[in-house]
Amino acid sequence: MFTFTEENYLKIIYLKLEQNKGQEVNTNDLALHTQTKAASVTDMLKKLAEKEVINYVKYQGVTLTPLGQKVALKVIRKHRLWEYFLVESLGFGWDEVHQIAEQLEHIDSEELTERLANFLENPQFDPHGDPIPDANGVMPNVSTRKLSEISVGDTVVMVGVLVHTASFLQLLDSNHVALGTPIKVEQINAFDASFVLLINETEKVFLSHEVVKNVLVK
Amino acid sequence: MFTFTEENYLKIIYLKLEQNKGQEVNTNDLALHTQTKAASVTDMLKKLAEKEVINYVKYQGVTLTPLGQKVALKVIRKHRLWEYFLVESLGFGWDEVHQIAEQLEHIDSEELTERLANFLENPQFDPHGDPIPDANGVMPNVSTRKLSEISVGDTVVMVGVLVHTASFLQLLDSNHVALGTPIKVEQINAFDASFVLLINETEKVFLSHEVVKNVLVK
DNA sequence: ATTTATTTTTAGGGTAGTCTAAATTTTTAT
DNA sequence: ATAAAAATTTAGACTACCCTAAAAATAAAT
Repeated sequence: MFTFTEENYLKIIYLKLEQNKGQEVNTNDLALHTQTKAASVTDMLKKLAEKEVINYVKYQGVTLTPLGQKVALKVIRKHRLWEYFLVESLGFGWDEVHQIAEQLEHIDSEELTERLANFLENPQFDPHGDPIPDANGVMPNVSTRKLSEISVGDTVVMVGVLVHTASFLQLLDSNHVALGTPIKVEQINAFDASFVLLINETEKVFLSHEVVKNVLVK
Repeated sequence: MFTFTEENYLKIIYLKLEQNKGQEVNTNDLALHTQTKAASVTDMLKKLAEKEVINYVKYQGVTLTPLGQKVALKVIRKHRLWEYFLVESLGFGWDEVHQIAEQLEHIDSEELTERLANFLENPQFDPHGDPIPDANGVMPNVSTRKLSEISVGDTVVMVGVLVHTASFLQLLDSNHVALGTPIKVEQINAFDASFVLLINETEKVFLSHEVVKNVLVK
């Protein structure tokens, strides 16, 4: 039905739309995320519009049609289930699984996806705290804030990240910040908006604003 | 390094060479197995010869170079490990896994392959009894005979199949012939070379010559 | 030994996805 | 309001893989 490449575009558009709060996604953004050039993106957008999975108005960016969303959510479900498998069953680190899941997400078998989900006991969140849509494309409920928005004195729990690069995840690792870790905001430095935190009720940790604005808490 | 399609050709050539006892594989055979036309095969053979993974003499068929064998064995290792996972971990039937493993065998990550093997406790044989090469491409030792070659009165154990189609595997299922099943040859009918067997020491089963010549025993 | 049949290769062409360079449209800045 | 900058699209071309039809080589049959 959809090629590897088409699925990729739809997934990226979905995630970018989410980040944009529904605002149209532009060509250059897509070129960045697909590791191609803007001209190639335009070609593909025409093809996707033809297949009625995106709403595309020349020069005005794209959104997904309901069908496009459905396809994207299936790919995202597979990606996140496989990441869960790689970390929980095979013992990979959360900073090592992205590349592999990028391949596994395109394996075409509903039966496999559902058996895998069942084997993993239907996880609701992947190893980065990202929600896993169910077989019908419904995302679990989540209401999170950025760590950067928490006030001094408040205690929260780490539940996700907004950046998935290995270097970012490794930085969190080396500061013992993981999913489920309790975090108390001890101090916010006015000068650079950096945070002083108490991790696991015991360990003092310093994180830059660039870091805390990409950590999600509850 | 090698595309999905190139890997497929190398895998098919390897398996066909095995079946041919080293005899060159011909173009038409490959066209059959790759579901393409002979002209397409010729194109690909030129490309593979260029990459020095096959020995190709026009009109004389192909064999694999050592590099080609190495690549083929890696694909076969992945295919068979994934089949084992699908059956043993996810509960698929042995007649349902081929298509899915055809996709999974091309996932590119040595780390994943070795972690998967470890997770599965380094199986030596896949759900069809086919040997799984180790990380160095070494196949486990096997010496099997076809059930069709067993004499009346002898008792053997079912250890593999030469045909992997769903209909063949389902026929074995319905006759309770599975890996490890003890089989006693009770009678061979001279007229059509069909076999009367005692399965699991209790059940009498009739199999045509076409079936018994594709069942491997030890 | 030569004709016939079979197998394989060549020639020319198509689609998916990518590219660079040039043209066009939109946005930003004066 | 218009010029400059930025973003996007078009034009033309490339690679990987596949195709059909025709030509060439090999194998089989008289």
